Amino acid sequence: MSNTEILSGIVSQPTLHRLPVYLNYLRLKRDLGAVNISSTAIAEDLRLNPVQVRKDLALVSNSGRPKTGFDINDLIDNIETFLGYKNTKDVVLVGAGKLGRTLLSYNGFSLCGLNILAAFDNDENIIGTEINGKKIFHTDKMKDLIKRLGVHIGIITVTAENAQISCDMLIDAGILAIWNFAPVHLSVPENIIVQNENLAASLAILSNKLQAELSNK
Amino acid sequence: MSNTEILSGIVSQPTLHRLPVYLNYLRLKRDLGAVNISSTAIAEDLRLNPVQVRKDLALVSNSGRPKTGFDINDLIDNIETFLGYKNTKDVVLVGAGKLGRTLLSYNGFSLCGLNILAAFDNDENIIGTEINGKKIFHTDKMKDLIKRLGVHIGIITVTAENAQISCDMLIDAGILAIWNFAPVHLSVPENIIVQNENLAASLAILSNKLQAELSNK
DNA sequence: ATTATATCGATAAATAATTATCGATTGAAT
DNA sequence: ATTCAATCGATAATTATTTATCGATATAAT
Repeated sequence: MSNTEILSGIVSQPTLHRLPVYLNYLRLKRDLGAVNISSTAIAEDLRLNPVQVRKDLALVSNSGRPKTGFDINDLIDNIETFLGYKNTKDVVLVGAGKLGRTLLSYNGFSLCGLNILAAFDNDENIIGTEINGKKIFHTDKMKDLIKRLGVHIGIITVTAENAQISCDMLIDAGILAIWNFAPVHLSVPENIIVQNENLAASLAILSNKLQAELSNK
Repeated sequence: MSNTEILSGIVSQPTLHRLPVYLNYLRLKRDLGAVNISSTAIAEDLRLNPVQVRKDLALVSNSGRPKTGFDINDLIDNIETFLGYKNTKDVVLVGAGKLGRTLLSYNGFSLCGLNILAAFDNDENIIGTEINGKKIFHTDKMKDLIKRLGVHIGIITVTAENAQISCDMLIDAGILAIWNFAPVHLSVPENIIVQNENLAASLAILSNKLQAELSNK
């Protein structure tokens, strides 16, 4: 039983949100030559509470030492392992429009262990073409290909109107988890995991904070 | 003093995340012909707790009626107003790479009251060109243009390496809030608002849930 | 007209998350 | 060698968020 398996499910959402933030920060620090770092320093730079940082890090690492802090390389390694960045996750993508093509050409996903194997679309003009080495297939081929490849994760980058049908097709093909970039709520069976990438929510938070800031002055 | 101003700052982050979700759902329902909807029904479809839905909606609306529920159109209007979707927010974008161009060509932002006025980049090959009617300027022009346009929000879609310098330039130009798509933590003065669009965090949550699901079986 | 029921909105209870406190430990300075 | 300061990790207190309960009310059915 791997570390990830033991610990999965017991971590809070807020913590899961912060871990990748720590990771970015730590990589930056490492690249600047730092070897050790304290939770206090992380908290200060990231504007977080030091106890919170320590608690988060305690979940993934036990290399913290009084007076010294954490070994940066160890910590990075611990977080990457914990988040499953080290074992590659194969995925497929549905919808090779602008956003879909952007994701297909983005190479940064490999840093998170994400590997987009192929894409699906209905547009005959692009079927058969490749983007960043990833071939685009007709959605007809979805079920067959997903089953053969043994993929569990699907990315949805189709329009709002087509999202539910694409979702249904993915589930029918055996997909267990969906990363949804379409601005709609997908209705799925109990056991299927949906993670919504919610640009509108993010924007709402930003403009709410800005509004608060402006009305304080 | 507007409704948004009065209420800004007192809404919890989780609620602010859910409101756009309700909005998507309600628009869908409206398009399917629904006129009224109850918090119970929303909760069921969205897999939320009905009391939570009622509490969230109580923040933005007072049109709920026993036995009938909410008038969908009113509710949509209330949420849009509350989230500030009705008053247009002008923004500029820095970094007209793949992601930047995708955002520039996305027309869905207008639904949230977001209007991208212009973009900045350093690549001489694209400076002067237009994407979706939005002109790309050299970053030299940033300060002057932002001041003249009176823009308060900037979107960062440059690479991780260039994010901090772009951020500094935006702040120097007078930007108050930054929507950051680069996978790094930006360090900013106290009064500047940063909202990070964190794909890695989203992915981490997805794969954590999937891991938990798989190890339960 | 009366009754039954679905729903709201308010209040209370329970749970989750954050922040504060404190003793223990390590490494550096005297 | 001893003292001092920084830090960790654990526990406790606080705060935020979610969930449960309940009375009031509007609509529909009898």
